[in-house]
Amino acid sequence: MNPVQELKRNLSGMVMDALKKAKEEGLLDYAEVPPFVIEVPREKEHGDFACNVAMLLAKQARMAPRKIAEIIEDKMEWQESELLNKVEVAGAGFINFFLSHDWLYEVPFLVKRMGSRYGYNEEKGEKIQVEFVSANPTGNLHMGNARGGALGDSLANILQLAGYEVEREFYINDAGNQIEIFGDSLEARYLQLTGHDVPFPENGYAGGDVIETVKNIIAEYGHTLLDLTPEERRKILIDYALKEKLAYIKKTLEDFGVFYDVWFSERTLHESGKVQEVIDYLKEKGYIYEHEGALWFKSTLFGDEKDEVVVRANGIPTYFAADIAYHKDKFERGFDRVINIWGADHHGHVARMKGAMQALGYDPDKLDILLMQLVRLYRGGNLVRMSKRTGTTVTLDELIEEVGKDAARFFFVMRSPDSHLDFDLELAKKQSQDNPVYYVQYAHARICSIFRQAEAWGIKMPPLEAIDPKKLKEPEELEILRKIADFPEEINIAARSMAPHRIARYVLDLAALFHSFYNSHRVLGVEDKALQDARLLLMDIIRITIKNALNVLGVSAPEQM
RNA sequence: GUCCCUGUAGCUCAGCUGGAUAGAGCAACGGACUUCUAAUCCGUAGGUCGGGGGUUCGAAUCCUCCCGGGGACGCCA
Repeated sequence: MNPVQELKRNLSGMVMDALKKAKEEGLLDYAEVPPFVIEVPREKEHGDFACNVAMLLAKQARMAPRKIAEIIEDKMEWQESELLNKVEVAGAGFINFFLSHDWLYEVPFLVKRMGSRYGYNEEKGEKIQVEFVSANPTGNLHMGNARGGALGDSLANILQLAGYEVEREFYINDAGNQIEIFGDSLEARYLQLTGHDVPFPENGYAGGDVIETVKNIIAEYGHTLLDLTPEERRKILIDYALKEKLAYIKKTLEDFGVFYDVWFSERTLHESGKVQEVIDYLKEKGYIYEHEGALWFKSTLFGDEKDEVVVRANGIPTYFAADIAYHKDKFERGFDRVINIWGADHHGHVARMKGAMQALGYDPDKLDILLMQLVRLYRGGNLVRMSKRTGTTVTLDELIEEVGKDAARFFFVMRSPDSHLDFDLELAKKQSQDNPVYYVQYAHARICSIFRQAEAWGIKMPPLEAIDPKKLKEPEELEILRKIADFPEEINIAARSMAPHRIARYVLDLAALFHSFYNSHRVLGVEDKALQDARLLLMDIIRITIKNALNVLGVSAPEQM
């Protein structure tokens, strides 16, 4: 399923055997083999894989690295496997492996057998939850949510392919302070729109979408809410607005290609008493103390800079209290790992959240928080401030409308989460022709076009067993096979380092190799029919791999452009 | 002041747990369509990896100090 990983395991096993043998024969003295790597050298002249163990062992063995490498090479029984053509010692003490191409020619069959599942790794037997976006249901989705959505969904896809069982979750902040402010804003707008001259709260949600919502409420209820008590009215306004906002958020994310397994309501944590429960528990354990009327969590015990309030002096728990209860709930649901995607503006929250988990007896390392740097939006070179309060914001649905889902998703996931992202809308539109996503999609469409042409000319790809991939000998062809073989391992690395941008990079590279091939070789109409068949197979597996990779990123693979 | 991210070609960015001669796209310049989509390809040019010091066989990568950019430091979320 993962040919490259298999090769690495093979080679590293052979190295281990050689080391052991050398030690037994007294040629080499060491206590323990250091963790070495089998890696792909940058230079082709250095072989297909290289091993650095000799350099790492030099001090322990009190021997020159090159000498050690030579001993390993000598003791390695590589001639017995069909795998290797040559093993050599080079540079400071690298052991370079030159593989025969046989394994590459197996790749097309593997890809065809796996089809849309190519890239998939062995089951790892772990359950991972990814929680992302979790936007406040008080407004529209902004660029930060968009980046989080693209990142979270792609990461979840990657983890699935890497062999984890994955659940996607959206945490609905439908309780707490911002809901109160939201209620104030709705109340003010309702009164204003029904002809009362009341001031709008200073810190309220001033966006036009709140007015729209209230207009909808008036369309349904008219002025009848004026007859209710403020408490009754408030409840109706909030419930209506939350429901509407949530439906909107869900719809927009679906348009963005993001689907959740679980929508988790913060309110239920308060109503079920779980928030109170966890506060009581921590108090009992001595992690909570009272100061100036409020309850504080001793997060400084866990390396945080200062303690954090969990219950305000007015008796209302903070969002942090609910968050502790929420994450406790996550672990109680049996996930082996929990990943949160947060904006970098929440980084101060990381230490205390992990501390809280530790206080509850969970392993804080099982909570991974992927911080993404914030997005800055530009329009025509001018910074657009993104604030729901002031209402000057470009929303995710507007973005999808303007630049398209595919381009938007690719763009957000192309860069590392660590890098600050400047998104200029004018530029994104103007450069849509040169947008890298089209480059990849075009490769896919071009291949589809070859198959359409083949059909028109009455050329059919024969059954697999009748195709000989060994006909593929051009450097471009071998490079493509090699790249395709890398895909599952690439998924693994992306999963391990939580780096979806690696897949964007990967699929760009693969598309480039294809375009290069396409411009120097023909598929249809070559004289050697067996070569034509092999190339058709090659095209087919490129198409499959590109489509699978794009699928990971939530980008479509069009058959025509 | 403390903490997090960041500084790599003119611009936007890659560079997996330290590996051999630092890469790609855009922009610039010069080429390639009577043949499967030129939304493509090929070539040229472009670098004190912000700076100093340290760790070691080996540093863009790790440590430390300094400089620049962004962000967080609330009984907001």
